[in-house]
Amino acid sequence: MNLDTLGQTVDCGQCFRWERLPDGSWSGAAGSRCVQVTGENLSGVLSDAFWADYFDMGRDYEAIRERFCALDPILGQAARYAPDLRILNQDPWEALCSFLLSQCNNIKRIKGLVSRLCKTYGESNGACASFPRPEALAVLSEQDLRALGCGYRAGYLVGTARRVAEGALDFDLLRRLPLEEAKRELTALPGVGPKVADCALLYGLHRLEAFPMDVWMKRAMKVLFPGRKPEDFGEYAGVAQQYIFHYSRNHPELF
DNA sequence: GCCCAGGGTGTTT
DNA sequence: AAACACCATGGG
Repeated sequence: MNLDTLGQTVDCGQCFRWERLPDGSWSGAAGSRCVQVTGENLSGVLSDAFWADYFDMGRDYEAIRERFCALDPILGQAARYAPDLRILNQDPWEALCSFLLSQCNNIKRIKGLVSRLCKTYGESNGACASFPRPEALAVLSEQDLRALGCGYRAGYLVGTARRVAEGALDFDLLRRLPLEEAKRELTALPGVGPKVADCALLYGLHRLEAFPMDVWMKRAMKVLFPGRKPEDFGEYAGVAQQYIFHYSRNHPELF
C-alpha cells in the first residue's frame, strides 16, 4: 500500500470523504475523525488503532483474492487489478446516509452533498467537520436539506434520521442478525431499498457477504458473469462485488 | 439541450 | 411479478 494505490480503497465508490491533493497526499474523514495521509505518515496512520480498524488491516485480503482466482478467472483478473483494495469499516450511520443520498446520483455530486452536510450540520473539530449525528438531522425540515442540494432525497434523509434518533435501529444487532433479517430492518426505513440496504450492510456494518447491485453491477454481471448469481461468490461476495465494480468502472469499453 | 448518475416508492398492467 | 412514472440536481 502506497499513496498511489491507496486510491483503490478510498476512491473506489465505497466512501465519499476522501480527496487527493495536488501534492499526491490524501485528505480523508470518517465519522468524527479526519486525517491527511502523506508518504511520510502512511505506515503510521495504518498502525493507529482507529485507522487500522477503518482500513480493515487485520484481514488477509491476499487469501481472499486467491480464493477468487480459483473460483473464476475473470473475477481473479478483477481482483488482481486492484490488489490494495480493501472494504472499509465505516461508521454505520454515515454509510447509511451516504448511500441513501447516492440513489440516482453520481459520485462527484454525492461527495459534494456529504461535504456540505458535514460543514453545515456536523460538529467542527478544528478544520475537520464530523458527520452529523442522527439527532442533528432529525430536527431539520425537508427544506433545510433541499437547500443543500439533496433534492427529493431530503425527505428520505430526515425521515430516516428521525427513526434512528428515536432508537428504531440497533446497528450492533444488525452486525449479528442473519443477512436477510438485517436487510429487512433497513429497508423498513424511508428511502432505503435493497441496494442502499446492502451498501449500509457491506460498508457500514462490514457484512462482507452483502452484494450491492447497482446499474454498473447489473451490466457487469450480464457481460462478465452470465448465469452467475451473487451467492456463487461465497461468504466474501461483497468483496468480489467491490473488485468487479472498480474493475468495471475503469474498463468502460467492456460495456 | 440532452443524457445519465452506485434507486425508491407508488401505481398500473 | 413486471413495467411504468415520478421524484431533483448538476456534471459531462
